[in-house]
Order: sequence, then structure tokens, then C-alpha cells
Amino acid sequence: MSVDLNTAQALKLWHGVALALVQDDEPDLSLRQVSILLTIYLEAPPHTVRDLARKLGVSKPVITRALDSMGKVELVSRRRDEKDRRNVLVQRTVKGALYLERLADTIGNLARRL
Amino acid sequence: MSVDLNTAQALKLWHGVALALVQDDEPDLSLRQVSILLTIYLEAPPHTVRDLARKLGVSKPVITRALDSMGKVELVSRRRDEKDRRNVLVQRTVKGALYLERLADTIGNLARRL
DNA sequence: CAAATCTGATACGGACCCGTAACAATCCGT
DNA sequence: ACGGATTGTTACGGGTCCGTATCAGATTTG
Repeated sequence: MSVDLNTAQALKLWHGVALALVQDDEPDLSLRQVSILLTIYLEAPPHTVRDLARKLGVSKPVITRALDSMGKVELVSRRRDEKDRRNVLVQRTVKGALYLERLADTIGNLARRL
Repeated sequence: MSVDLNTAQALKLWHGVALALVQDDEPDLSLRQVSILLTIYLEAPPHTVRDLARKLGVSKPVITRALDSMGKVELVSRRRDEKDRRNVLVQRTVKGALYLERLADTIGNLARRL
């Protein structure tokens, strides 16, 4: 199930998606924010702030702030870990799932048009 | 030559590329900046500030500032249009071509691993 | 039980980006 | 040749993000 993309196709795909994201009305998520969002939705839970920071190679405040801003628009949610109340568990939301579904559609449609 | 990506594949691809861009040492380009860069490299010249602003659906200062910052790291260059000296022609550079070549490699490699 | 450790959050100073509005330079029409 | 249009840039006020350093709360360790 491997997908082959030559240089021009890869760039055209990236161009199309970037353009679509810039032009739609949603507020642009930064590269770091989408990385976090996709990690939460694609990898198995639990997801803590510390884990996410390590996976992305950024400082913890970056994660805290990204969760603040994405939480404000309900793309993710936070909950205390009752087993170890120092931890915060980052969780998925309906809005987050819908957002990523639309993103996947955008990518898929552009890829088909290559 | 169409490329088919299902939902999970599209998201995994986007996740991998976003992660790679966040983790590498290069300073992150914003979504708008890559859009500009890719437009310049994929579409036929000439490219003026006004054209780019219209294509991206953003204000002209966004383009000017993006060209300032990308010009500082030599990803693009500017030149006055001698035919109509009001216009600025945005041009490609060697560094910009190399940057996009590497981006395409990243995308292509991740796609193949799907 | 007290000290060391670990967690996520916050304060701070600096950098960047945004859109609106104003600007100088250039071209064009009359 | 001169007033009106057009182009790219800059000034401004406001917002967001960054990393470092620091913090309070929870847990583990001795």
C-alpha cells in the first residue's frame, strides 16, 4: 500500500494544501499545533504534556500554550490523570475529529487531482 | 497519474511532514510563506506582489513581509521590473530551489512508507 | 515526615505576523 | 504636463508565539 510521489507531484500537493488552509476561513493552525493535534489523533493514548514536548522536540510551554489555544476552540480537551495527579491527559474532541476529517478530504482530493 | 490516499493515509502523511518540519533545524516557515514560495517555484513567472496577494487571498503587506523574511535567508529575491518600475518581480534562488527539493524528498519518502 | 524529584502552568522579554491606513514612486489618460 | 490611478512599502496597534526561568502542586525517596 505504498504511494509514489515524484518531486513535482509532492510539491504540487503541498502547495495545494497550504493554499487551501490559508484561504479557508478557519484560523490557521501553526505547524506545531497540527503536529500536536495529529499526534493525539493518530497515536495511542495516553498523551501527556511531557510526552508531546519530547515527541515534537520543543519545550513544555509550547505544548501548554498550544493546548490552551486549541482547547479554546475545542479541538482538544484536557483532564487530570487521577492515577497521578501531576499529569494532564490530552484528549480528543468531536470538533477535532471533524477538523481532521476535513483536512484529510482536502489532501485526498488534491492528491487525486495530480 | 492520479494518486489515491485514504483518510488515514492522508493524515499520516501530513503528520509526518509537519513533524519533520518542526524537528529540523531550519526556522519554521509559516503556512503563508510556503504558499508564496511554492507559488513562485511552481507557477510561471512573472510574480508580482499584487499577484501573489490576490492568489493567496491576503493583503499586500503580508507578501512584502514574507518576501523580507524569506529574502533575508535567500529563499527568494526581488528585482524591479524595468518595463514598469512600479512592479517588483519576485525571483527564485538556488537556496530556495534546494529547500523545496528537500521538502519534496521528505514528502516523497513519507508517502512511500505509507 | 521532610527533602528531593517530577509534573504542568505561568511570568517575562523578545521576536514575528496580522490588517488598516497612510506613504512615495511610477505610470497613464486627457 | 498634470491629476488620478496603481504599485510596493512602511507605520501603527494588537495579537500570537517562542524559550528560559520560575512556580505550585503531587509524588517519591530516604
